[in-house]
Amino acid sequence: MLTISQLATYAGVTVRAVRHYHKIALLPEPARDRSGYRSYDSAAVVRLIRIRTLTDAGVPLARVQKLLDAAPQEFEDGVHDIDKELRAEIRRLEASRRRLARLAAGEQLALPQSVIDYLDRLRRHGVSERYLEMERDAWIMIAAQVPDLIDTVIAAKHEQLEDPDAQKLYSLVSEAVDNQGDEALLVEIADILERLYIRAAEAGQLGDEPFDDQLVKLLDAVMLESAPEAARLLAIMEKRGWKGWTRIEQVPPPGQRQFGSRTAPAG
Amino acid sequence: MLTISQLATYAGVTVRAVRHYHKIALLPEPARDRSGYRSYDSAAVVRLIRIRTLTDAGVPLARVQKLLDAAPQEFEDGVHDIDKELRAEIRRLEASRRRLARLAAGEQLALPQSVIDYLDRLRRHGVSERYLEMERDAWIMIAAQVPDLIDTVIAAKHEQLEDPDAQKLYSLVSEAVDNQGDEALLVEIADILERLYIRAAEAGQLGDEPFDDQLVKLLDAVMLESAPEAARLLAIMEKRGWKGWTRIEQVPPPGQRQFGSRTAPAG
DNA sequence: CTTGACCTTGACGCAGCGTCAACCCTCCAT
DNA sequence: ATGGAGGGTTGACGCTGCGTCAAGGTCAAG
Repeated sequence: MLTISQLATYAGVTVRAVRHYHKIALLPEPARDRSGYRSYDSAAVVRLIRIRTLTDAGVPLARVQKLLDAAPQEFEDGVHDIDKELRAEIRRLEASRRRLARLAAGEQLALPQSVIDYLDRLRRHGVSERYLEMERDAWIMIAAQVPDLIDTVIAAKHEQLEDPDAQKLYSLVSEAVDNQGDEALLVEIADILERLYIRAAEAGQLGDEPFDDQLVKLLDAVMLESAPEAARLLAIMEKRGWKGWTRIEQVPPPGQRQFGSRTAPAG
Repeated sequence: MLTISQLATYAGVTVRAVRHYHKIALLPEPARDRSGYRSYDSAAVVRLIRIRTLTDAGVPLARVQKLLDAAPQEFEDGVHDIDKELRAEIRRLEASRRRLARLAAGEQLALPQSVIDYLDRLRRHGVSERYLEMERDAWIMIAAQVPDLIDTVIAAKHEQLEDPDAQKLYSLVSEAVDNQGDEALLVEIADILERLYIRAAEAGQLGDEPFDDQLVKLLDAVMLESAPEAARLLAIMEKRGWKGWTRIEQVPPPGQRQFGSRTAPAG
């Protein structure tokens, strides 16, 4: 006859755990000796070891209960299921290891690969790190809000970058971010923007972006938040008759097609 | 600016988890918009994704806290430690899978291999399953109480089994267990026992077992518990002048060496 | 007879959220 | 303007699987 600590030690669990199993009726309360001590037989050892084997595998006690009290066939099926779950868990942990490695390497876990590639392209075009950080943060927000659209948006961005004027634009914007308050630079940027807009208007593509109102609003807002210069630039452009940012409209010269009119950037 | 559910969804956690992280100051409370809603920026996304990467790896939140607020070098070291722990956990789960397979196969996880081998040997000698179960249960109790002695005890048992009389003994005992209450059988067993004892006494080995008092007591007790016949047999042997069981003493014929005298089996 | 290592029950504590409850905000269609 | 859907807010209790006191009673040994 075993005492509780002999039982627990041999089965490799704590005394506290054994008492817990009694309380939830997972292990039957054994007879007591004359001083009130619990006195265990070999059946208790066998059952407790089975319990431990299952809990070690991460099986919750309620499920252990059902399993141990089930018919042999159900038991075997249940164990088979658990084994499958264990295999899945192992795979999960291995994936977790890979993510950890990326985390330690300082990689951008917050962004999809397409965005990372796009930022790398900007970097190769000579865009400054300061501006890249702003871009990155903006893309994080966009990806978080409209994750399924992100690849479409990025694809459009890549296409824009084919234009040499667009490339010039980015290097100037990057410069503007680094030399804050340089009004002349903003004007230069505005000039390029206008050229691009006019060309788009002539091609009949002005306001032709594929995005819905929500995304347009978002992109504008993110843009305005990320840099103080953005608001100044927008003001300059509006003086020249261009309104909006993600979705451009030409204001004073009449006879142009008009699109949605709620493009005013949200505070 | 993100709402809490946008943040949570994109980072792959629940809204409840995010609020929990705020409560324990793992993720800083962001500013609120005019209606009291939390409004998150990209830094929150980055931090939350880092949190999730670590918690997915099984790191407790308190440790995540320390890690994220540590210097880059400490962070990298910490992540490396976690990776080591992950590898260990994966190995543990693989070991668990192997034990589960044995459990499903109905193997005796409660007994060391040496005992299983010994029981197999008894089975090959023709011992009945009924008796084998009793033996097995007894060995479970013994192994649970004195796990480090079990291999020594088993080795001695194997040696005993070399004697043809001992083999005969086991088959008779097995028979006695199957035909309970057969007094003649018990007498026959007693005869063999006596022959073995006398031979041991002549070789000067009586009472020479290597066990301490506690184990002697245990083995006697287990023996008496496991079968009602045992007590009858002990009585017969005592009438013939033999006392004890695991450790034998010869009582009436004087001039024999005497060993410990506390061999009376405990109730 | 004391000491130390057991045993007993009972109760609270812990992580990491899940899950109400009860209420407020915003937007859209009616 | 109204009502309902689908967000958000705080607060509090629930869950698992025990760890960890607390406040004793018991047993074997010196």
